[in-house]
Amino acid sequence: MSNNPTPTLYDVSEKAGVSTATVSRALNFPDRVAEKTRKRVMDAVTALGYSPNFGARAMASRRTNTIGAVIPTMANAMFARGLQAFEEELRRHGFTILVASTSYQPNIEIDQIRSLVARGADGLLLIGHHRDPEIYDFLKAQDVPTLVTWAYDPSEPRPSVGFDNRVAMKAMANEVIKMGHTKIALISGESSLNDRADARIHGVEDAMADAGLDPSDLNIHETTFGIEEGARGFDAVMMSMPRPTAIMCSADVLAVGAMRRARELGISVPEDVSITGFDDLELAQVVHPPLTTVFVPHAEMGRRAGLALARQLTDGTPMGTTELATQPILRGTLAPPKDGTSD
Amino acid sequence: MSNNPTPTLYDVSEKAGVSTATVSRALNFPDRVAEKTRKRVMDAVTALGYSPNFGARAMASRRTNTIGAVIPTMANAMFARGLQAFEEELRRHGFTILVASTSYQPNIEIDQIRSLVARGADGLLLIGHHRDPEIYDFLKAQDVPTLVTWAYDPSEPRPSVGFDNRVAMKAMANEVIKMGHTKIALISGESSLNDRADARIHGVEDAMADAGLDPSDLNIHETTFGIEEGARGFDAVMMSMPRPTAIMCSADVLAVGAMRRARELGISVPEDVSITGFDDLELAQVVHPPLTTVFVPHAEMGRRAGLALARQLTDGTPMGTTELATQPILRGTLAPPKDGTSD
DNA sequence: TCGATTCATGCAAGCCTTTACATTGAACGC
DNA sequence: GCGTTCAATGTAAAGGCTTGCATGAATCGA
Repeated sequence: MSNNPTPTLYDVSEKAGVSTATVSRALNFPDRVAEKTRKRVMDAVTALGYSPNFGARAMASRRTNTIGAVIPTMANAMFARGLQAFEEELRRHGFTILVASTSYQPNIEIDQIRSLVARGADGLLLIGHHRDPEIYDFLKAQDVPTLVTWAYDPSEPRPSVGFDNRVAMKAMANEVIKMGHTKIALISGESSLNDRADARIHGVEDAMADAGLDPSDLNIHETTFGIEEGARGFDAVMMSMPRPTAIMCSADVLAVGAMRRARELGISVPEDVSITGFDDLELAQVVHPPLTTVFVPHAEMGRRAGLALARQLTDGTPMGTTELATQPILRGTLAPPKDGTSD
Repeated sequence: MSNNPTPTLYDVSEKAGVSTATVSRALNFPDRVAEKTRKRVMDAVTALGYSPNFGARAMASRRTNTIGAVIPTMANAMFARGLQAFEEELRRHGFTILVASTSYQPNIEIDQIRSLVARGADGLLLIGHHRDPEIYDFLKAQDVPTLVTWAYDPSEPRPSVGFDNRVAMKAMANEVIKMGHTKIALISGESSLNDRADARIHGVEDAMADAGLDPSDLNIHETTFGIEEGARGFDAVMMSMPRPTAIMCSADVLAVGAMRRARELGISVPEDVSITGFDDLELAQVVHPPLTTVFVPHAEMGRRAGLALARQLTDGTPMGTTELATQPILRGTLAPPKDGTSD
């Protein structure tokens, strides 16, 4: 057995007794090569254990069939379902996806985007619209089709497939208010780093305003997304005055953290305080009582995003902007406020 | 503003009035270039918005500073914490990581590994030892340092950093048995696709044998990892005879699914049936009662794996095999079996 | 002041594929 | 039997970067 440091196209061509061009064609356009030749080539390929050098291929063809997805975090399941559907759809169309995460840091996001582009991503999936305009300029200059998801905002010029975070959260807030709550707290993601979180805050405020409540009474606690953070957020908002009777959370992970903390403190949900979430992860139904939350069609969103990008990259079909519907799911953590607390 | 389709090294070199070699050096070995020149180059780089073509760079240098991680799934948080620590450690050493998932399908794993190697991964992180030996041959032939994690088995020849799944699960089973349980069921991952799941099964059997119970009485239900699957697994094992008094699960996600189902059926945990998990995810503490489970030092494991790989790739320090300790964490879901059920 | 070092830089080959274009040979129509 | 097509294959350039080697300038020691 000879020492065989990474066989190249050339090695294959020699072994098969053809030119490198033919090998390349046999691999990429099997029908543009005679049956017999193809077989000879394939045999050589397997015999040698050849696998094409990605960099070289990318350089020569100016195409990678790779799509980059830049998400804020992999640490919780928030993006998992959507991403998985995205990946599956794209795989079906012959694309591979590269995932990068940013920890919600704008500068890391920039690095990740540049890195993905340098790696030859043919297209990009981004979460939310808001980011340094320079990035969009860069992407346009590099001619990388970019699709925004997890958000829908018709006033934005870029194509997107997502939902209206503000409207979605407003609908949930409407339910909370309808239940009789007036002292509402919100445990939210960092609005400055996260336009979805920001939109959700506005959603709650919208609902309050519509109901004749003063939006400035909304007690907002901003934090990063996580179960532990939800627990700490619970402490923070429960200590503030007036004590809220309903705590809305802009993510399920925050909500279950809050619920955990409530139990630790002997505060019962929803009797003593109502809690709502956002996302409708599986998580929402393993807690008790099951979490009232906003359903988001993650899988559908991922699938459609994948399809749009695939079409754009193969047919050139331009990507449009499509809105997906969300819906408040009433389960066990939302109930009317206790009486006697009314001022 | 001229139309500037992706500036190259050459463009930069012209603008800076130096050769491409100098630009390359200015970028990669800043101290091997005169201060003034470097500044001129850097200015040109930013003016042009240059960013190096990854494929070309990889091809020329035969190095990518990229490490691939192939994990079974991103769908649940099982690998998230470990992976994040891995990524952070490696980033600190100047490496980028590429994550690919396999859905526990051996053939997908092969594809992913090949793809990562073709993409030029300088090193690889794999979960568990067990896979087609051909893969290891391939990796050796391609000269890609590979580290196994999430498992520790001194009988395996490959370097690894992980824990002994069998011993870890045995320790948990010991607690269950010590509590008085004899009718034990196990909701497990697919042992044929997952050597960790297999080892955990053996761990329970070991404990039973040690306690004088017949290991063949262990009621095993194999499924894929997921909350929903845990719920279905609960149904399955509770319907079998004899009805178990303790249900061990080889993952927390399975356990919380089982707990959810128990509540839906009005079966209380741990009064009617005990349930244990494995992993000690945050999830384990948001359910009620909090889940008795096996603590696994995910973050530590990821960090060490990252360090080992980084060392190997920079210094050439060979990667060893290191074992990490796990520990049963007794919380609320394990209690003695109800009396009267004893046959 | 002059040869020997050292430092900064340039030259050009090489990395592995794809692909436009050229070539070959066979099949075909007349 | 001959010119024409067409399918199959080959040739060679291009793609963007790194790096061994060569070169020239500056520095140093005596």
